[in-house]
Amino acid sequence: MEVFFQLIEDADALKAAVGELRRSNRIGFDTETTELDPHKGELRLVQFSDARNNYLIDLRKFAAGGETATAESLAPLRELLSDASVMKIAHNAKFDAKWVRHHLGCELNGIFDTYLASLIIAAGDTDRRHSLADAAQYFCGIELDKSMQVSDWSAAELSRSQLEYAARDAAIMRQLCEQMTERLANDALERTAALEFECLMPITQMELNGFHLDTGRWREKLERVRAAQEKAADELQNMLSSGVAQASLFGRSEINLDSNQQVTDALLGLGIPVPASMQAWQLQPLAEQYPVIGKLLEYRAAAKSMTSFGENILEFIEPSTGRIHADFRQIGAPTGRFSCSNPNLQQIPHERDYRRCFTAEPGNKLVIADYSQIELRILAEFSGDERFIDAFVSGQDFHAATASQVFGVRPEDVTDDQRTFAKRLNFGIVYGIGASRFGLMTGLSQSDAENTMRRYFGTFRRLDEYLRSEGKRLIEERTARTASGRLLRLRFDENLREAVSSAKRYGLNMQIQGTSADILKRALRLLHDSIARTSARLVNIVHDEVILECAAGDADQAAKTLEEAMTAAALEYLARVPVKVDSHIADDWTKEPVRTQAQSGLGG
DNA sequence: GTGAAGGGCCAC
DNA sequence: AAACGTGGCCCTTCAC
Repeated sequence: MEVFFQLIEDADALKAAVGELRRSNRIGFDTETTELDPHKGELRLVQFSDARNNYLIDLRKFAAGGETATAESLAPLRELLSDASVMKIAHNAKFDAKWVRHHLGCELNGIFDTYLASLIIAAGDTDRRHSLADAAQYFCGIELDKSMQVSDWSAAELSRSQLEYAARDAAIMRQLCEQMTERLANDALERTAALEFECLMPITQMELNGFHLDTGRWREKLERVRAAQEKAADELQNMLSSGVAQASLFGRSEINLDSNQQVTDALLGLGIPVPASMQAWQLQPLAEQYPVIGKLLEYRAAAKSMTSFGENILEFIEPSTGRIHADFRQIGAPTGRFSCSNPNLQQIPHERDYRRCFTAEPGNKLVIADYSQIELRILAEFSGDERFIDAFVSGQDFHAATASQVFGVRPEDVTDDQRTFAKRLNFGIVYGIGASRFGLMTGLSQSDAENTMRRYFGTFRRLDEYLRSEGKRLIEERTARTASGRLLRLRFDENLREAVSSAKRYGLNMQIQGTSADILKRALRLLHDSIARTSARLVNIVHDEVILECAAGDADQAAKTLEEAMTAAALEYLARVPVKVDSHIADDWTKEPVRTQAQSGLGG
């Protein structure tokens, strides 16, 4: 296939091309780079495509004229990229937006992302793939050859086939967008798509901002854990081998403590009744009777810390910024939740010793805000249950308020046990908890657990009714939707009872969890706009929590701005239930300032 | 040697 | 009557 293109290598040609492109309301957009990380490589090519032509801008040709001249000659390009009224269609636009922001110094606005659109349209179908080649095949029936993607984009002169490849990728975008727009409309997914597209630049900026890690503090903690792990490992080896002393005449027998198979054999040798599952919550009850079980749990905790939250995290620090730039997947789960990796900043242990390592740089502060009980508020809104809503409207401790209603006592007379039962149920309801699981976590017998749940649903009648009727609808229609309209198609075998109830739990939870994600994404857009000309920078998000870093003097204002954005976003989706956002200003990612350095080890 | 699957555990 | 949802990362085990 012959692909036409125009190579742009000087300021006049660029100006003319941009003038042409501006006559289109939708243009295909792509970039080619010499590396995957914008901190490391060069932005080599920028490609645009309209109905008539494909333009390839070789940025290396613009770099020759000195910085001021380069900036001036590239001005039309920057204006085009940041102009939200010109739609730029790109696949995984976050990638291109990062390079544009970092190397050209402007935002990418007016995005239609065919990668995100593909995910939104797939509606949770995990069989579908979402690369550009997959999308081109699925939506347009076109076979794309991606072999040039990994070619040498740093070559002095790009080859004909490289240029044709680059032009073709941009050219296909408009076609793809047309097909996807129709599909989005057919499934009423336009609002979700707009929400995702508008969230792209905030996430791009957050990845570029990075989160600062105090390596000194991290290493100190690491050494304490290392010592604890070595001690626990040594003691555990001794305890396990004592039961099988005859196995080795030359000291104790070494077993792999990370192998559950070997550990189980050793425990059985000691005459310990080992549960089928070796999970901590199963082993915990045995720890009192068998010290070796307690030691195993101690070892496991230290080993987990060492491997998941040890030296490896330090390797993610980008030398040029001294910060961690994790990867955030905007649609990380079919619910619409984010996922995060390399490293996962959403699973840093809550323990103070870890969180205090994530800091504001000198002269800065962190502003930390989170939604209070956002998922339960969403459930209250969906169900329309007056008493459930009242527990939020009253503004008092939600779990105590629900306990008061469930157990029919005055709020001040709620016992700790009653509050704990209510709290566990409140959280469990969102996941579709059953009586047996509730009993296991509270220590209630099966029948007591059932009675307590009956009491709970007897109190919140509309909530019960909502969960039943909505569950029924989910199974009949096989679709779940969040407040923004995000869609999940449920696939299950209606002949299998467990498959049906599992689909019910999945769908009900998706609507709540996904609406929470909708709200966060909307908040990030509002925030992005309102902090644009301030010192505040987005540095991390954890599902219902947002963390900014800003100049110390701006912290009060940033906290106010952040609270306003988060509140306004939630109010776009919640009509009856009040929203609560808690925020505070700190030097690190902890609630209160650290007074003295903790000297104790792991404890125990 | 490499990769998938499964167990376990961190977060919300 | 009802066996709690979403991720990522590390390790071992096992098949190729």
